[in-house]
Parts: sequence; C-alpha cells; structure tokens
Amino acid sequence: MEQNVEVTIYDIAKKLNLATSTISRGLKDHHTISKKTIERIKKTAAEMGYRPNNLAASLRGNKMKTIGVLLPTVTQPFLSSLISGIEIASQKAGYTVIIMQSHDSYEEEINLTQSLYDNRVSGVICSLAMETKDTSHFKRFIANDTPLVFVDRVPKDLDTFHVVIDNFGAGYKATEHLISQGCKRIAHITAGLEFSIYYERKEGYLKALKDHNLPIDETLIFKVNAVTYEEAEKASYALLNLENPPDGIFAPGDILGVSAIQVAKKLGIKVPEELAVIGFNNDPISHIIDPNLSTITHPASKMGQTSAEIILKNIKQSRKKNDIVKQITYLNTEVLVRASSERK
Amino acid sequence: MEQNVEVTIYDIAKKLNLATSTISRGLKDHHTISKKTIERIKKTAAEMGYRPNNLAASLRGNKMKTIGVLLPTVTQPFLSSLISGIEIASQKAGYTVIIMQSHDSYEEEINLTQSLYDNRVSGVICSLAMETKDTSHFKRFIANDTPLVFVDRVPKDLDTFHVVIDNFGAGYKATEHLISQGCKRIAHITAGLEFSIYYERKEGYLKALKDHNLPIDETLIFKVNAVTYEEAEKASYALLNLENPPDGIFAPGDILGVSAIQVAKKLGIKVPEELAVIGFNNDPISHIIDPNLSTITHPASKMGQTSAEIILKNIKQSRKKNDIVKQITYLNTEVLVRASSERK
DNA sequence: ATTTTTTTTACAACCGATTGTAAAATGAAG
DNA sequence: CTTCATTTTACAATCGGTTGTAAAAAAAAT
Repeated sequence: MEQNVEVTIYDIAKKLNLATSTISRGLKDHHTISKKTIERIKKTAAEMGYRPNNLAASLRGNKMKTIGVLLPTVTQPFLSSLISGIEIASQKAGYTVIIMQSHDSYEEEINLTQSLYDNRVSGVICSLAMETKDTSHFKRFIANDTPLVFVDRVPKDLDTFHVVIDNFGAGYKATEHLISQGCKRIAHITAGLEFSIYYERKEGYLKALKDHNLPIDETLIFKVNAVTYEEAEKASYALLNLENPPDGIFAPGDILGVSAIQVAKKLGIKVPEELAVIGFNNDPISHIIDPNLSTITHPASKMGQTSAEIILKNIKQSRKKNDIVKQITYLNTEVLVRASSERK
Repeated sequence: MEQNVEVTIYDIAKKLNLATSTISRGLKDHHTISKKTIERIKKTAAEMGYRPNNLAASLRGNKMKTIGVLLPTVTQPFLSSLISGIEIASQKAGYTVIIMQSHDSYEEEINLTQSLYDNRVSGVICSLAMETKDTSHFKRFIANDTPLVFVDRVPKDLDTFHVVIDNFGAGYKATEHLISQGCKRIAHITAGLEFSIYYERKEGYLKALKDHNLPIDETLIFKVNAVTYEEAEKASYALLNLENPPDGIFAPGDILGVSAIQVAKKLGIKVPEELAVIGFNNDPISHIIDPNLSTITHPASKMGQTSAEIILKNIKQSRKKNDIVKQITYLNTEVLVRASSERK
C-alpha cells in the first residue's frame, strides 16, 4: 500500500544527496545552480510526485499568491462577468482568487475584510456593499501596502485605485439618446446612496435634460429601495400610471428597464412608439425581452481584468512605499440602441 | 510615523511577559488557560491590533481553511448561483472559497487541479469540463484524503461524493408534461458526451415517449456542439423547418428553450398552441421571454450549499481513512409550468 | 603549479503559529 | 506543615520552504 506521505524538498534532497536550498533553487531555475543539477532535481521531483507547498513558500513573505475579491453578490450577471475577468487575469499570473459575498451588508463586509486580511492576500478587489458609507475597515490594507482596487461601486473618501465607468457621462448619453428619439418627458428610476453609481447616473440624466432645455419634473423620478424585480415593477407602475405619464424611461439597470417594458405591455402602452426605454448593463435579459432593450454597455469582464492587472502590477515593488496615492481608471461604455427605444 | 509592522503573538507575549504558547491558547479559549489570563491576552491583542495569521496557523496541519471550487465558468446563472450557495455555507464555517474556471477545457482543468492541490485546500468541489473524459487528475485528492465533491457534471468512474439531480427523471417529467399537453411529435435538443447530464436527460425523454407509446423519430433529435445562442438558433431552425415539424420541444437548457421560442415566433409558429416548449434550469431569461418559458427547476444554490456541507463534514476526521467510498446525493427538481407549454 | 575567478553547493536562521510535555504555582486535604 | 492534586504557564520542536552568507569545488589565468 502506497503510503500517503507528502513528498517535500527534504525528501528530494536526501535522495540526491543535496542540500534543501539547492533543491529549492533548482526547482525555480536559480542561476546559481548548474543546468545539470537542475535537470536532475526536476527529474527526481517529478518521479517522486513532488508538488510545491504554497503555504510554506508564502509564510516567509507573509503573503499568499492570492487576490481577495469582495463583492455584494456573485449572481448578478455584471458581477459574475467581473469575477470571470479577474479570474482570467489572475490565473495567467499564477495567482489564485478568493471570493467573498457581502450581500450588500456593511457588517458582513467588515468581517470579510478581516478574513481576507487574515489570509494574507496579496491584493484586494472590492465593489462596495450598498449600505457602506464608512470605509475605515479597508485602511489596514493601505497601511499594509496591500494593493486595493475598488471597482464599479467605489468609495469617495479613500485614496486607492478605482476602476469605474463614467456613470455621469453614461447617464447623460442614455438620456440624450432618448431625447434624440423625440422623447419630451423622460422618467428616471434611481437607487442607492448619495454619490453612488446611481446618483451619478441621475446627475447625468438631469444635466442632459437641462442641456436640451427640457423641464425637470420631480414626479418623473422614482427611487427604489433595491434593484429587484419587485421594486422595479412598483416603480414602473407608479411612473406609467401618472396622470401625465412619461414618453421615455431611462432605467439605470436592465432589470429596471425590462420591468418597465413588461409593465408597459400590460398597460397597453406601445414600446417604443409611446414609451421609449433604455436600460443599463447589457445583461442577457436585455436581448431576450421583446422588444429588445436598448442599454448602456458595461465592460464587466474588462473591468475585472483591469482591476486584477492593477493589483498584480502593484504587488511586486514591496519594501518601498508606493508613490501613487490614487488612480482612477475609466473604461468606455456605449449606447446600444435596440428596438425598445428606436423610433424610425 | 506608525511603523508598518505586523503584530504577532510574540509581541503580545513579550508585552505580557507570557509564553507564546499561552497567547496562542488564550486566544482560542483553551481550557488550560485561566479566565483572567485569557481576558488579559484578548484585551492587549485587540489593543495592539493583532490579527491572526492563517498562513502560519495552517502550515502545521498542511491545510488551509479553504475550499477549492473548479467550474467550467462562473458566468452561467446556474453556476454563479452554485457558487453563491457554496460561499454561504463555507463562510458560516469560517472557510474561504477559491474559485477557478476551466472554461470547459480538459487541459486547464488539469492545471487548476494541481494549483488547488498546491494551495493545500481542505476540500474540492468540481463540476467537470465538457471535454473531460479521464479524471485521474483528481486521484491525488482522494489519495490525500481531501474531500472531493462533484456537482452537477460528475464523472462516472470515480468513487467520491456526488451532488446531482436526477437528470433522467427530470427529462422524463419534462417530456411527460409536454405529452400531457397533447404533444405528439416532441423534438429534443441534446449536447455533450455520453453519460453526461444531457445524455441522461435524453434517456429520460426517450423513456417517456416509449411509456406513452409515442414513436421515436431520430430526425426530431438535434445535437448541438455547445449550449450557446448561436448553436441553439441553428438547432431551432433545423427542427422547426422540418417537413414534418414537431409540436413540442424539450430543451435541456433554458438558452435552448428561449431560442426555440424566438425562432418559432420568427417563423410565425404560435407558442404554445402550435409548439409547446419546455426548458431546463429556471434561468432568469426563462421568465423574461414572452411567452414565459416552462422549465425544470435546478436547485443551484442548494446544490452548492449541500456540496460545501459535505466537504466540511468530511474534513475533520483526519488521520483515519474515511469509510464512505462513494455517496450520491440527489436533489429535487420540479416542472415549472409557464405559458410556453400550457394549453388550456 | 599556484593564484584568482567563477561556479556550485551547504549551513542555518527565519517566517508565525501550534502542541506535547515538563515544570512551576496554587489550592486542598491530611 | 506536608503531601498530593489541580491549575496554570513555559520550553522547544515542528510545519516546508526561502534566502543571506560562507565554504567548497571547478575553471581560468598567471
């Protein structure tokens, strides 16, 4: 019966009559080890079924080759694509990805932040929980020189790396598109806290109205408590049942936009003729709904890759403090015109 | 300027004039440490900003408190829900989750398997890549007594834990439902390798036809190379343009079902009157498409939680070999009847 | 053949916590 | 005041690599 013992570099050293340091260096092609020895080492290592122990290797540097990812949830299409992007970039660099879900809870976020720290991750990528206002639980990483990237939902008060889209600009573009289709009364659904992504999208919406000399009607702005189908439906009914209903809706999320279309259909309102709708994110549902939902593309996977690359780039130069105090990377978004807003 | 040095139990020991072993034990309420001392230790630990080092703690046991998760991708709704379930159960137990994507590649799966091993994870949850036939790259975990759970896409030749649904039964139920709605010529789309989930669903379909004395028509069975919209569309056109077209389609995935509805609409075929459709998974798109797609529920999050719980339960009893050689856990599925298949 | 240079290998401390065992301190019983 | 039991704390090895430095071996130069 084969003993279930792990092969270590000590075993290889013993077998080859070499020092463990030689094995360690040989395994990673250190220049001070002769090619012949390297070959011998690698050959026997393979024969003996040796597998490196990342734990032991990481202990000295006090950092795992791991990137911690802290998100509200993993089930939203945008966020799962984000993970995918992070994972692809990390995998390439030989880094591993740890995932944690805050479920949009501030409390959980704090705990998970500690857990990531306790695991001595090399870097952290985070999209903030809906509830989070205070971000002092991240300071430990900064003090520790652990690269920290906020993506999409970023804090406004922390000097770190941000990877975002121009939410204001996107809101502006979306609204402008509806205006270009002849909309005069454009409704908007909003969510979240002040200075959140939704806040900025709303600001873009307001600015576009102003720039095109359209009046701002507060009754056309509805705030939901969460971006769910239930809340979305509530919002849609509220807006479409107004005495003076809108002829366009800018929904800052595809769930909201899809819901608007569904409710419009139920109420016998023709989309896009009587109501033009544009969403946000380009989720799969946006091209399933009939008519297909116009939307703003949100480069999820790309944002993930970019975030991971920033982490990786800022890991190495250990010892010396990094000079970059804050860096905001903006990725491009586009208006994707589909049937729900296109008036020929 | 505050020095950026990590606080260790050595620092606490020095400050309190105690041995590091006392600190270590005190921190985890070991019974051999007096309550008074425990309190003192915890208090100063907190004051000094001590945070445990999981790396160091894990080195001795040679296992991180981490569960490795290896999936084809993380962006499919079913799989992201699976992750969510795994993550919730793990988080509760103080375990961390590492995610890796095989992108349905056998090669990548082998590499990632090694990477998980090198990270000394406590357990592995895997849904196999489409391509994978040989599963010897998992033997290392078994030899190592690292709990291994396959979920959804499981191998047929490895003695481990499986968490699955009854694909045969689900295929049978789906088909039977269509029959109950009066369908006589039921088409089926299939995919994947022999003995895959799709294979079993097809077997269920065939059995249902037989049991209801319906003829099996091979022209009504279409095989796609991948479960994508492009392939789905191809399949739908092929089936619906047949000389003798089907009056029902059992699609073993919602993408396939949605596509069938879309193509039917384009061809002017009425759903469900002329064509009843049922999908599989209960993805979000299934209740966005008009008419809503009937489907088979797939308890993704529950499967994830169950998998994680099996891992956790089988981690502890280290040393002694586990007696359980193989265990298959079946979770329930249900036929979710919606408009796409309901004929009043 | 001897010295210098370069290549190659060995030694040993170190990373931060865990844990078996021994020792010391305290309390109870005689 | 002993003696024995119990509680509490300390010592030191251990986990598996990494790495600075010293030493040995081989190659090149004189």
